[in-house]
Amino acid sequence: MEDVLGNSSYSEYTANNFPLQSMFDLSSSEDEKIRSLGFMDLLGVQDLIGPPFLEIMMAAQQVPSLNATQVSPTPPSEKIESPEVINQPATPNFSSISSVSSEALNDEAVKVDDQEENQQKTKKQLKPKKTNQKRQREPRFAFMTKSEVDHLEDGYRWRKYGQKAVKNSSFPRSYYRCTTASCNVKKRVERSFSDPSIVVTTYEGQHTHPSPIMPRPSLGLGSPMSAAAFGMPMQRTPPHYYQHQHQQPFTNSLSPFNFGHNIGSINASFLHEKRICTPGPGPGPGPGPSLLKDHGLLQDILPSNMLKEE
DNA sequence: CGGATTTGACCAGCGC
DNA sequence: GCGCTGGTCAAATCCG
Repeated sequence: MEDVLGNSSYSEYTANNFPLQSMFDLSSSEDEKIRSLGFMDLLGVQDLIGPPFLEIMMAAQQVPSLNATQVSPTPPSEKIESPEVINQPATPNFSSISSVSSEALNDEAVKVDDQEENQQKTKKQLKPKKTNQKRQREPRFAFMTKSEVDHLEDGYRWRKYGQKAVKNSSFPRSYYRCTTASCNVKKRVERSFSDPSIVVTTYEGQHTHPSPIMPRPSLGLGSPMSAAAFGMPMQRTPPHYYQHQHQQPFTNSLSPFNFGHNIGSINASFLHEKRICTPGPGPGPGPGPSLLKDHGLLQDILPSNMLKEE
């Protein structure tokens, strides 16, 4: 199933084909909105009054056609439109991508009840589980980060609740759950089999609360909270933390939002990246899934256009 | 002592 | 139906 991490194409991408710091799959309509708002503006706003940006992203995924396994590929023209991204190694030691898997598209309300109910049941009794339908899945948001640190700090507090060996990978996958009560967000962290320096983090669900960890002003960069609210790993922690953890300097584990010091370029690069991975306007009739090999989890992680590019 | 982590067991989904 | 695999639970253990 998720044998993609052992797939050679995966390593090729991470090693050779990722000029990007991060990428986001968004529907084109959201793309337009965000572009007009300005990404940091949007984040700043949502930090204060709005839902987590992740929620916005997820909302963008409430499009039936945007299935992770069926997402329509980005037209080549879109990629050609932003060549500067390809030639823009903003953070040479870091590469991260992200995309959304919309496995649970239209049943937000249902799934919450379901899960809570399920959890309550399973706590009392392991036996009685739902059998009338597939397990509800939150939208997933996965990205890769080149980092020595397995568990990237993202502003939220996580409790590890499991670890499993993964098929075709010598590295175990760790399962984390947000420690905040009533917050169902989970995340999986695993290392790439083919490139151990790459950490694949998959978020599932949306935070129902602001980040419990306040950003450090000294780190500047506009609103690290924003990335936190995003539920994305970020490098809030000063380098000594990583040294303490016997890790390499933090330059090796930058987050998708820690773009550097030039906020102006943050917007630009983010938008460019986003455009690169935008699956294109609507459910284009494109080649679709038929041309896509089964990349399993990689399809959650890699934009389909990149998968196709090989 | 309370919270976090570890780890073996259990369960569900899926392919054959 | 069976086996494999991913995901989760929960008791035991660790740690501050």
